[in-house]
Amino acid sequence: MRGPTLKDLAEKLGLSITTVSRALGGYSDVAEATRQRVLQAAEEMGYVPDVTARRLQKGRTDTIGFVIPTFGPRFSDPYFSELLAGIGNEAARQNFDLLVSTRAPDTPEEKQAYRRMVEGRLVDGLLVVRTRVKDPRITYLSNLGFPFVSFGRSDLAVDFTYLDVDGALGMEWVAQHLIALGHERVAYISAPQDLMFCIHRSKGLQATLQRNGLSLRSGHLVVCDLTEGGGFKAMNQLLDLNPRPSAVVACNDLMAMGAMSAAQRRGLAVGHDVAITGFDDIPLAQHAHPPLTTVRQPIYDIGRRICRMLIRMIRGEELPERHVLLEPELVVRESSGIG
Amino acid sequence: MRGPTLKDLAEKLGLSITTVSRALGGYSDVAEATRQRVLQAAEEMGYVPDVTARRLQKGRTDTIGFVIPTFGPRFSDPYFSELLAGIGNEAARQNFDLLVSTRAPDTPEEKQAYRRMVEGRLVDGLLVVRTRVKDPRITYLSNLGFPFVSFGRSDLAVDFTYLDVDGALGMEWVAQHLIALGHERVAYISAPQDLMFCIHRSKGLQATLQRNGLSLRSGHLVVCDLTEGGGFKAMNQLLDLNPRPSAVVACNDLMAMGAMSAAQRRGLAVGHDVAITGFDDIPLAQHAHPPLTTVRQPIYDIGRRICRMLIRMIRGEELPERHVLLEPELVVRESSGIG
DNA sequence: CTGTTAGCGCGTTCAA
DNA sequence: TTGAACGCGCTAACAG
Repeated sequence: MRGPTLKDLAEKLGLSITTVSRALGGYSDVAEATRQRVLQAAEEMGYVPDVTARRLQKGRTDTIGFVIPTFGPRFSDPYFSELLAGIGNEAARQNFDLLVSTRAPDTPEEKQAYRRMVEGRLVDGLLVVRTRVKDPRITYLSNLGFPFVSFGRSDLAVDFTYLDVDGALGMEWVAQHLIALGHERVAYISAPQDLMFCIHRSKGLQATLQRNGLSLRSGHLVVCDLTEGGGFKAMNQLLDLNPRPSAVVACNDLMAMGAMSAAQRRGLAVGHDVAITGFDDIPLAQHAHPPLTTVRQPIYDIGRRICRMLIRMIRGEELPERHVLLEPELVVRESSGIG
Repeated sequence: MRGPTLKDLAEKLGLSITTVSRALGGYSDVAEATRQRVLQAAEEMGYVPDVTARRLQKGRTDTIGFVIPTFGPRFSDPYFSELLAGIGNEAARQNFDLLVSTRAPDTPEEKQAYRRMVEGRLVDGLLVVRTRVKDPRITYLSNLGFPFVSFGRSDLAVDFTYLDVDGALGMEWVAQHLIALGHERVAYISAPQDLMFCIHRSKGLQATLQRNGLSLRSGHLVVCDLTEGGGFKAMNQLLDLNPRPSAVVACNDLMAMGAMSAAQRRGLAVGHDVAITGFDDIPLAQHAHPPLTTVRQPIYDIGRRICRMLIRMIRGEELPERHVLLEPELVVRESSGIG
C-alpha cells in the first residue's frame, strides 16, 4: 500500500540512492541518459517523495498554521469560510500546506494548539486573526521571534506585521450616513469589548456621533456575541426602550441580520420604522430583506494577502509594507432607509 | 530560536539520548530518580518533541486531510465553517492534526491535492465531502485502499465507509408539507446534477410529487450553483413564468434565501403569495424574514462523527457501522405559509 | 536500569 | 558523472 522510496528506485535501476535523488532534483551533475531512465522509472512506479522525510532533512515544513477561533459548538460564520478560501488558495499557489486548528479563544486548548504548532515545529509561520486586547498570542509569538502575520492590530507595544481594515473609518461613514438621514437616537450592538476590531469600530462610531453633538444614550449600547441569535436578543432589548432607537448599528452583518429579524417580528419595517446597518458585507447582506447597508471588507483578498505576506516573511524576503491598513467601503442599501 | 532536542537534554544531563527519550515517554524501565531529573530538565529547557522526526520514525502522521471543494473566489458558506468546526474539534480531542486544502472540484488541482496528501504520506486518512457522480476521488482512494470516510454516498459499485443524510426523505417531507398546504404548482431550484446529494433530494421531491398526482412542469426545474446569487437568478426565472409556481423548493438554504430576496423584490409576500423552502437549516434560516421552512441536518455533529469514524478506521478498530444514514428533520417555519 | 546500534526517507557533503 | 557516508530528531531492538 505504501509507495516506493528512493531506495526502491535505486535498487531497480542499479543506481545509488544519491544519484536517483539528484536526477529527480534536477541537478546538473547527472548524465542526461541516466536522468531519463530515472524519470521514467519514477513515473512508472508512481514515485512521490515522502514529505515528512524531506521536512526533517530540510529543517522546514513549508506549512503555515491557522488556528481558527471558534465560539460555541454551532460555529457558522460565512465570513470565516471565505477567509479560509483566500488563505487556502494562496497557500496552494505558493506550494505551502495549511494546517488548521479550531479552538475557543483564550482557552488553555488554544494556547496549546499554538505551542504545538510552534514548538513542535509543525509549521514555519502562523496566521493570527481576531486580535484581542493584550493578545497573549502576539506576546508569545513576538517573544519567540516566530514568523507570523496578523489580521488585526494590537494594543501591545510590540512591533509586528499586520494587515487590518480601518474599522473606525468604516464606522465613521456609517455614522455620517445615519446622521445625514436625520437620525438622533442611534443605538449600537457591539461585540465583546476585548476584540480589537470591535474597539476600533466602537471608537469610530462614538467619536463621529460626538463630533455631531450626539452620543449613545444609556441602554443604547448592547454587547453580544457576533451571532444572529445575539443580534436578535440585543435588538429585542433595544426595542423595549422608550423611546426606542431610530437607528441601530451592528458590529457585524450576522448580528445585523438577527436584529432585522427581531424588528420585523415586531411588525417594524426595517429601513422605514428603524434603520439597521451591519459590517463585513457578507454575500447574504445584499440578499437580505431589505438588503443590508453595511461596510465592505474584501475578506477573500485579505485572506490571500496575509497569506502572501507570511510566506514572504518565511522566505526571508523583505516586505514592502509591514503594516497595512485598508480602507473599507460603505455600501448603502435599503435597510438604512429608503431615499 | 529553535528549541532543544533530546540530544541537548542528554548532554546537559550526562545521559544517553535513549534514556531521556524513555523517561519522557513514560516507560517503566527507567529509575524514578532519573525520570525526575529528566522531566525537570525538560520542563526548564522547554523541551517539546519534534513532530516531524517522530512522524518519520513512527511511520504515521496522526493527521487527517480535508480538501474543501470551493466554488469560485467568493466561497462563503456558513455550512462549511460549521462542518469544519465539528471536524476540527473532534480531531483535536483525539490528538490528531488537520491538514486543509481548498480546491475547486473536479480540477487537476484538486486531484493533485489528494495525491500529495496520500502519496506524499502527509496524512493517515482523508475526509471526502460533497460526493459526485462517478466520483474520481472515491475511485482513487478505494483503489489504493487508503483510509477515508465520506460525507455522502456514491453511485460507484465500490464499498466504502460513509455517513449521509437521507436527502430523499427530507425532500419527501417537504413535498408532503407543501401538498398538504394545497400547492399544485411546485417548482424546484436544484444544484448541479452531478452532486450526489442533489440527485437524492431531487428524486425524493419528484417521486413524492408523482405519488400525489403532481409533477414539475416544464420550466419549473432550474439548476444553479448553491449560492444566494444563484437562487436569486433562478427565482426570477421562475417568477417570469405564467402561471408562476405557488411553491418553490430550493436545494439548500443559501439558494432559498436568494429566492426569497427575488420574490420580495417583486413585491411578493413570501409565505403568502409564494411558499419557499430550503435545506440544511443554517442558523440564518430561523432569522430570515420570514423564517425559513427547511430540513435540518446536524452539520456540526456530522463533522464530529465522520472525523471519529475516520480516526477509528486509521487506528484499525472495527467500526460499528460502516454505512450511516441519518434521518433529517423537517422544520416548518413561516416561509412556507402561515397557518 | 542504562547505553549502543540501527533505521525511518531524504538531501548534502566529500571522495572517487 | 557517480557512490559512500553522514545527519535531520526520534524511537525500538538488543546488549550489558
